[in-house]
Amino acid sequence: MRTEGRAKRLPRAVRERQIMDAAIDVFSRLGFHSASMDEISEVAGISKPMLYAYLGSKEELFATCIRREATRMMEAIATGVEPDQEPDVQLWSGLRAFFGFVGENRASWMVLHRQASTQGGPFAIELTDMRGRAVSLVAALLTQSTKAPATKLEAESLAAALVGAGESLADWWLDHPEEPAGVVAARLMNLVWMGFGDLVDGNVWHPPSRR
Amino acid sequence: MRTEGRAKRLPRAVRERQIMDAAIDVFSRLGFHSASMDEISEVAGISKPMLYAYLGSKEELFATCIRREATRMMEAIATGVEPDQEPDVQLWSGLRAFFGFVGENRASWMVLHRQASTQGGPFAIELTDMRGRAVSLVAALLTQSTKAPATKLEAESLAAALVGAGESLADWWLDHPEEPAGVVAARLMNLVWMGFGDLVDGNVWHPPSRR
DNA sequence: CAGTAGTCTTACTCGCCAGTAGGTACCAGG
DNA sequence: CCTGGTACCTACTGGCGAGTAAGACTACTG
Repeated sequence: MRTEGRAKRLPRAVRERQIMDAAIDVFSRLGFHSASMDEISEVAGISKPMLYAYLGSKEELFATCIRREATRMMEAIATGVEPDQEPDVQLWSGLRAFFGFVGENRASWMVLHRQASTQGGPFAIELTDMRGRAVSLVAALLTQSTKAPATKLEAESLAAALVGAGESLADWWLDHPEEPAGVVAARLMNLVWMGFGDLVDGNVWHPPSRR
Repeated sequence: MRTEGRAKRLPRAVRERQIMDAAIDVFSRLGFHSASMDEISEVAGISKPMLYAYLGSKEELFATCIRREATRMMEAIATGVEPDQEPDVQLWSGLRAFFGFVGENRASWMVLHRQASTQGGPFAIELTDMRGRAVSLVAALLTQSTKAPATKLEAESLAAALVGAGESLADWWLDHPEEPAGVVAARLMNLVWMGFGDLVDGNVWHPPSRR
C-alpha cells in the first residue's frame, strides 16, 4: 500500500546523521526559534516521532548540532597548527585553517556563530566553551611572545578582539564569496600582525618561506 | 510601574517613548522571538491594544526600535569624530565614542548587535545599512591614508574586520564590565594600528596630545 | 511459524502568543 | 447636557508548533 515513495528502513546511525544534517541546514536558514521540527523532519525525509525518538527534544537536537560542528571546527584548526613554530606562523596557519573550514561549511558556521550565540540556555555554554578555547589559544600565543601584554585581562581581550575580527570577516566573506579563502586569511593576518600603521606605510607581512 | 490602580492618561508621544524603552529592555533580555507583546506591554505599564494602536505589529515595533537605536549610535560616533584630523586620531575618536555609547546603552547594543543581525527580513536591512555606513566610514579612512590598500574590496574587507573586532570586543566587555571604556578602546586601537608584531616588540601607539 | 526488537507512520493534544472585538473612562467644544 | 474624539481596558480567537499516543510494518531469531 501507500505510494512508491515510502521511506526505506535504515539503521539508526544513518538516520541520525541525516537528521543532524537536515537540522543544520534548517537552523542555518531560519534560526533556532523559527525552525520547526516539522520542517527538519521533512528535509531529513523522515517523520517527526522518529526525530524525537532518536535525538530527543528540539533543544537537545540543537545542542547536539552545535557540539558536533564545534568539535569538527576546532579539530580542523588544531590539525592545521604546529605548536613548535614561531608565533606569527602559528597564527597564520590557524587563520588559514579557520577560513578553510568556514568556506567549506557555511551552514555549520552560521549555526555556530549567528544562531548559537544569540540563544540563551545550554547552547551559549557549548558555544562559549568553544569560543573560550579559541580565545585561550590565541591568548597563549600572545603571552608566549613575551614582552608585550602585561595582564591576563589584556591578553584575553586582545584575543577576543582578534577572534571577533575573524568571525566578522568570515561573515563578510559569506557576502563576497568570489574571494578565495587564502586571500581573506592573509588580509586579516596583515591587519592584526602589522596593523594599519604599517600597512599605510606599505609594510606587509609575509610568511618566512613561500611555498 | 503601576502605582495607582488605573494608568493615567498621557499623550501619545510619551506613551510611544515608554513603549520603545520597554521593548528594547525586553528584546535585549529575551530576544525577538521569545519576547512577547504581553510582557512588553506589561513592562511599559500599558495594555496590549494600546501597543498595537501606536506601534503596529511586533515586527514594526522591532524595526522601529532598531532604527531609533542605530540612529542614536551613529550620531554619537559622528559627533565624536572631526573629519580634518589625522587618520589615526579620527579612528581613535571613533573608537572612544563607540565604546562610550555601548557602555552607556548596553541594552540598545544587545538589540542592535545580537538580535537584529540574526533575524532575517526587514531587520537585517536596517542593521546592514547601519553597519554598512560604519564600514564605509572606516574604509574611507583607510583609502584616504593612501598607499596601502589597493582594491576597493581590500579596503572594505579590512574595514569589516575592524568593525567586527570592535563589535566582538564590545561583547567581551559586557562580560568584563570592571574595565573602563577608555582602556578597552585604547587596546583595540593598539591592536589595529600597531599590530601584534609591534606590540610584541613593546611598541605602543598613543595619541599625539593627551587631553 | 511465533516471538521480539527495532523502524516508521498517521493523527492527534495542548499551551502559548500575535492580533482583535467591543466596550469604558475622560476631556473637549458647542 | 450631548457629541465626538482620544486614551485605555478586559476578554476573547485563531493558528502554529512542540511533543505524544497508539499502532503498523519489517526483519531477524529460534
